[in-house]
Amino acid sequence: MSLNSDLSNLFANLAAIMDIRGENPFKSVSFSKISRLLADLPFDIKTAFDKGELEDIEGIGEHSRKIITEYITTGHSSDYDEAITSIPPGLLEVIKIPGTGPKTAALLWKQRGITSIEDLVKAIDEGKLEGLKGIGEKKIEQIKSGIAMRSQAAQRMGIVHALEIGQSLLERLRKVPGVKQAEIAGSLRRWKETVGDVDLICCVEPKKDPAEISAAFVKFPEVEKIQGQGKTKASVITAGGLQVDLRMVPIESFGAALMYFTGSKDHNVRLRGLAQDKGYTLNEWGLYDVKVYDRAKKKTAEAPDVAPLAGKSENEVYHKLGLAYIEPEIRENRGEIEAAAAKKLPHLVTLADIHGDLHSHTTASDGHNTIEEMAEAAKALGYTMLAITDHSKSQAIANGLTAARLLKHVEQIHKVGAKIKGITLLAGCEVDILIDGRLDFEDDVLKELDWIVASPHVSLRQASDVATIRLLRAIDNRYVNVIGHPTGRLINKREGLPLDFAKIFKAAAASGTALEINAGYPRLDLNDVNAHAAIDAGCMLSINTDAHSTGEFDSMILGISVARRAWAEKKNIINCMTAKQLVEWAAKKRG
DNA sequence: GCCGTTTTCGGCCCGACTGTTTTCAGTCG
Repeated sequence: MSLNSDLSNLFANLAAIMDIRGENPFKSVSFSKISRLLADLPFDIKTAFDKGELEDIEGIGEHSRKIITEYITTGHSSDYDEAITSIPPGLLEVIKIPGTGPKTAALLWKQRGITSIEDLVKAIDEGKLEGLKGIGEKKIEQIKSGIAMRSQAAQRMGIVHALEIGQSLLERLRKVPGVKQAEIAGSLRRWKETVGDVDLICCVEPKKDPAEISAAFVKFPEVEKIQGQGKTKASVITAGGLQVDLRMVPIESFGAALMYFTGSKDHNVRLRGLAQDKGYTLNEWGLYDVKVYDRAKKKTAEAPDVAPLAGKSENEVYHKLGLAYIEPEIRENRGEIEAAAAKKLPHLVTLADIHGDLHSHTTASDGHNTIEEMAEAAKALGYTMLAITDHSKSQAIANGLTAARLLKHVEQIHKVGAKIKGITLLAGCEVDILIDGRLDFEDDVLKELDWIVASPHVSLRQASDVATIRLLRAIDNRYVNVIGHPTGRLINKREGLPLDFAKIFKAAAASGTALEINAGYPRLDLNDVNAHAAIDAGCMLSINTDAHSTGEFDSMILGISVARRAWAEKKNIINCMTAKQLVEWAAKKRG
């Protein structure tokens, strides 16, 4: 899928170049949208091109279609080649400096001949920025610290770490006198796998001055640097380099502000357009009748002095717009607004729907707890089933089991299962999918097991066609119930196998093989977009923690969040079956 | 540049904060 990301980058750069050149901003917005669209596309853009379906993709118009077509057929784009030579390419890095945008970059270039970050550093050192219109002492300081912070901010933070920081700040915020209600918003509330910053929102008791809350917030011990601090907003950088934004609103605006700050951007833009169509206007203060709103007195950082149609709760705002309430996880403008209007939103799966974990390890291979300990811990979580799936022999580094050890282990699992009441233990194995798609054990061993997860662990840089055939072979095996972490990707570390997902999904759906959403961070594999496409293709999914200790069962919530972002309902997830149903489901494939 | 059941032209979401300014441009979310 690197073609998608190559093109996504190309359009992002085109947009940035247009901004620097000062062209019509709506044009660059269009290209930015296409860039995001391509990054999240659940299929290879070349597939759409081959089928002549580029025209069906909303947001991609005639000009962009030409660019994409040329890039696919020739490997380059003449529009892009022309654009990139029209500005010094180093400016694309300059605009990534926080606080420095396209206008400033253009000014630096045209007035001082600065074409790269190195030039900029040198110019600052030599005092060459003096006398530039709009660039004062403070702005220069801002640029300097922006350059220093740039590398830290370059990588988005993983959800696990961000949640930790966000929750600790939230708890602290809730204890500040005058704070009536506080919530996490932003991409963290939408449970995106990585976040660029953390957004907090709170409403303030009527008599309290929000500036006092903001002043308390910037003094929290986690705060290393204050970016900005106003009457309704404060922005800080924590010790780990994570940006945290706080927004304060009166209670009447809490829902509208929570909505606005939760995003996503594309979701908000759609909502505001919808409001417009109805003669309303929507902002973080509330939903207003546009005629009333235009007459209102408005001061920066204060609610308008007219009553909103809605604003206290998100529910209220959605309903007033003619929509059902939309869960934060699916607010991505991927069809949820249309579904909400038609009252056809999915009933998203919840943690309470999960009856068991179907991929876990014990001390028999590389886990830290015994069969008994894992079973008791699963039972304590309210699970009624657990699959024990230790590694197969190729995973020598993980103390993988030989066939003989495995068969003894199976016996042991059954023995423990008979002893512990209230939970069904499935004796299984996480079998390696070898590089050519053969499995690490022959069928005569596999047939002795209750449950088989087959996973790729090595050779994760194969070409797409080779990798796809490899997984298709595993799916084809009658004993394989689940394909574990299908791509092998690691967030921020490893891309994973470039599979032809359409083929994989088709085969998995037809054969009755579930695909895993591995809930362990940094796997979260399948990701939200691919899991969504899998459901559309009729696949069953399995959400598993791959726990190597009893504590790791807790990461199920992360897997649930991926499934929810993928629009998954109970009926799409095999972990929501009872143990009896699950065994029958597996038996069907064995035939 | 993209889009369209009022439209093939004319609109495109909306506001806070900062810095450098006396009324606003730039950046960000």
